[in-house]
Amino acid sequence: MDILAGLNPQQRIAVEHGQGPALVLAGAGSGKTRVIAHRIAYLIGNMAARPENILAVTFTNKAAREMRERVQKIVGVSRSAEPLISTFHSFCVRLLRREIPHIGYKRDFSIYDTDDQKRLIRQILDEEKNPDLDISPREVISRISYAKNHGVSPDQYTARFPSQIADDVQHIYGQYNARLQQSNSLDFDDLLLKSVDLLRKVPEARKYYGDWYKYILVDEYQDTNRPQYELLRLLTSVHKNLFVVGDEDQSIYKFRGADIQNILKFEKDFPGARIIKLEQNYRSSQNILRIAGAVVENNTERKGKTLWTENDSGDIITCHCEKSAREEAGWVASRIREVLLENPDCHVAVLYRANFLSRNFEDALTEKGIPYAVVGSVAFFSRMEVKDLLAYLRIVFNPEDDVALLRIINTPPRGIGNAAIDMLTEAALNRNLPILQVLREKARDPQVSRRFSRPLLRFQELVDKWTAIQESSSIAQLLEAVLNDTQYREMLQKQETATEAENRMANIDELIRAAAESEERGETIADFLDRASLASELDHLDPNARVALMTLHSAKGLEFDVVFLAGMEEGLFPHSQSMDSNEDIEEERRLCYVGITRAKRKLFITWTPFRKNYGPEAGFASKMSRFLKEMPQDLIEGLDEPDYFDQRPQHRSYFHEAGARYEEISKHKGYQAKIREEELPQPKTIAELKAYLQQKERASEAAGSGASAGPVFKAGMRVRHEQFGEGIVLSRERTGNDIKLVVAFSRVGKKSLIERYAKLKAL
DNA sequence: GATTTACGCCTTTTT
DNA sequence: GGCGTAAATC
Repeated sequence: MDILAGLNPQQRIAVEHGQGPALVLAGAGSGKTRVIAHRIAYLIGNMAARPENILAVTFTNKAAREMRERVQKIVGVSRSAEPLISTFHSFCVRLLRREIPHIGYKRDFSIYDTDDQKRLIRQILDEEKNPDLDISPREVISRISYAKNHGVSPDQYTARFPSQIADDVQHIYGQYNARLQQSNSLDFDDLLLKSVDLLRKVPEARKYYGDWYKYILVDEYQDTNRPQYELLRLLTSVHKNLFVVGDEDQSIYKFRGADIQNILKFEKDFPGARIIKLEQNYRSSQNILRIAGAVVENNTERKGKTLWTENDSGDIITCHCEKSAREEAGWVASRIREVLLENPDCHVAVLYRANFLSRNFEDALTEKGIPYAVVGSVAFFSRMEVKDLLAYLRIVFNPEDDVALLRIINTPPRGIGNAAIDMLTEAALNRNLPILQVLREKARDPQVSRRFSRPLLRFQELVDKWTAIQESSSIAQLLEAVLNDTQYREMLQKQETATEAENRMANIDELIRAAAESEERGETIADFLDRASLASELDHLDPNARVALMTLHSAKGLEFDVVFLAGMEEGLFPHSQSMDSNEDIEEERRLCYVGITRAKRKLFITWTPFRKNYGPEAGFASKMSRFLKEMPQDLIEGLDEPDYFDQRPQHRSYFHEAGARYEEISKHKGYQAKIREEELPQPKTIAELKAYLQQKERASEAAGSGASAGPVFKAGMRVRHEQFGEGIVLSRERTGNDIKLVVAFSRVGKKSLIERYAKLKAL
C-alpha cells in the first residue's frame, strides 16, 4: 500500500515532515488519526526508523487500539518489533514497572483508582477524629489532584492555594501521599508524576529512554496537562522529534488539569517547530460545519482556523423544545425510530452534558423497543463484585496494599469485625507497617484473645495459600481458588435477590474470562491488574450498536451519521458551575463544538424549560442555551419557544401554571439568580415567591423564622406527631435550607425532625 | 455481627 | 427522588 496515496496536500506535508518538532492543527474530521497512522508508516517505510523506536501516545485505550489497527493495515503485521502505541497512563505504568525501584517504590506497586482514593481519604479523615474537619472526600480528592497536576507538593499547598480550608487540605494531602507511599501504591496522577520524577532524578534513565524513542507522536495534544507536557519534554530532550496533532477548539479537559496553553504556545516551547493546518473536513455536511464554526468563533482563546468541506450542504438543523425531560426523550426516541426505519445501518448518538441525563433516554428507547448502548454508566471494572475480586488479587500481588486489604478483610464476613479492624489499623498506623503484617503478628499473639485471633489466623492462612499457588497457577485459577475458599458466590446468593445475584455471578464469570484471555496474550498478573485499573467504559462500546448514549466528553473522537444534542439549556449546557468565568464558558463552547462536529449528516438539538432537578422540578423555567442563539438562525428550524398551553390541553392545569410561572418569573430579572442561590422549595406563583423573599428578609432580622406558612414551632411547645404521639419541642434550629426540631416524645423519647416533613400539630 | 434504619450526598465532564 | 454508607437496633 502506498503510504502517501489518498492524502490531501496538507496531510501529505504533515506525514512527510522530516526531523524536528511539528504541530499539526487539525480541525474536527480533518483526518488527524489518519495523519498519525500514515506518518508512523512513513517513518518506518521511508525514513528507515525502527518500529520499536517510535512511540505514539493517545488519550484513550480505544484510540490506541484503533491507531494500532490502522498502522497494521498500512505497514502489514510484522512479527518482530512494533511501534509502541499506548495511552499516557499505560506508557507510564510500563515505564514504572521497570524503573520505579530507582525512586523508592517496589515494582509490584498497586494503582489506586478514584474509589480507592476515596476509601483512603475517608480513612484518614476518620483517624483525624476532628469534628471541625468538615470536608467531603470528593472535595479533598479534587483539590489534591489539582495540586498534583500543577506541581504543588503538600508543604507548598497553603502558600500556593490559600483558602479557608487550605490548612486542612494541606494536612490531609500530606497524610495521603505518605500513606500511598507506605502502601506501595500510586494514584492516576502519580503515574505521570512519578514518571517525570524518575526521568528527572535518574540521568541514566533519561538518557536511555530519551535516546530510545527517536520519534514521538501525540494525539489530542490540546488535552495534555502539565505533567504530560513535562514527560514529553524529558523524552524528547535528545532527538527533539516531537510530532503533535491537536485542535485547540476541542480542548475540553481543563477540569482534569489539561492546559490549553500547551498547544497555543507550542512554537515557543519547541523552537523551530513546523506548523501545519488541516482545514478540510471529510466528515460533516456544510450546514453542520457552518453552525459549529459560528459557535466556536465566539471564543478568544484560539489560533483560528476555518473548516471547509466538499460535502453537500445537507439537511437543515432541527431544534425542538419539549415540555419535560420525559417528553424530550420520547421525542428523540421517535425520531430515532424514523431514522432507523429509513436506514437500519445508520449510526445514531444521543449526546448530553451530564451522565444522569441518560436515564430518560434509556427509558424512552426501551419503551419503543430500540436497542441502545450506554457509555459510562457503571463501568465493568468498578462493579462491586469485580472490585472485590481484584482486591484479592491485589493483596496477593502487593501485600502492602492496605486499601485492597481493608476492602476484603471481612467480605464475605469471616468474623473480623470493626473492633478487630480498628485494632489492626491503629497498630499499623502507629508502627508504620502494612496492615497485613500487623495482622500476621496479632494472629499469633498469645495476648490477643482467641475470639479475635482465630479469624485473623484463618484469613492469613488463606492469603498465604493464594500467594503460594500464584506462582504455579493461572490468574483464572487463582480467582477460582479465591471464590471457593471465601465462599464468595454463596455470599452473593445469600445477600442479594436472585436476579441481582445472577447478574453479579455473570460479571464474575466475565472477569474470569477476561483473565483467561489476558493470559492467552501472554500477560502477567500485573498486566491484568493494570489493564483493569486503566480500562474505561468507552473501550467496551459495541461498535455495532446502532444507537449510542453518552456524554459529550465521551463522544470526542467519534462520529455518527445522526446526532442528537439533548438538554440544551442554560444551567445545564453551559453548566451552572461553568458560567462564572469567561474561561469556563469558552470550554463549554468548545464542548458544544465537539458535539456538533460528531454529526456527519443530520443534527437534532433538543431542550426543555421544565427539567426536574433532583426529583422536584427546578422551581423556575430554564432558558434555551446561549449556544443556540450563537448559531446562524437561517440554518435551524424550530428555534422559537413554543406555546405550551395550546399544545397540551390534557395537561392544561399543570402546564398553564408552569407556563405562567415561567413567563412571570422570567420578567422578574434577578429573582432567578436568587432562587438558584437559596434553592427555594418550588415557588408556585410570583406572589408566593415575593412572600418568601420578604419573609426571608424579616427572618434575617429576627434570626430563625420559618420558611413556609403554617404553625411555627418554638421550644417548649407541646406538639403531636402522627406516629410518635405527643411531645415537647426542645430546640429549633436551621440546618441548610430546613428547620430542624428536636422533640422529646413521651412514648418514644427524643427525636430530631425536619419541620417541613414532620407534619406536627401544635397542641 | 448482622439486619434494619437514617442521612447525606448527589448531578459536570475522566485517564 | 434514589442510592450507598454510617449509625442504631436486634
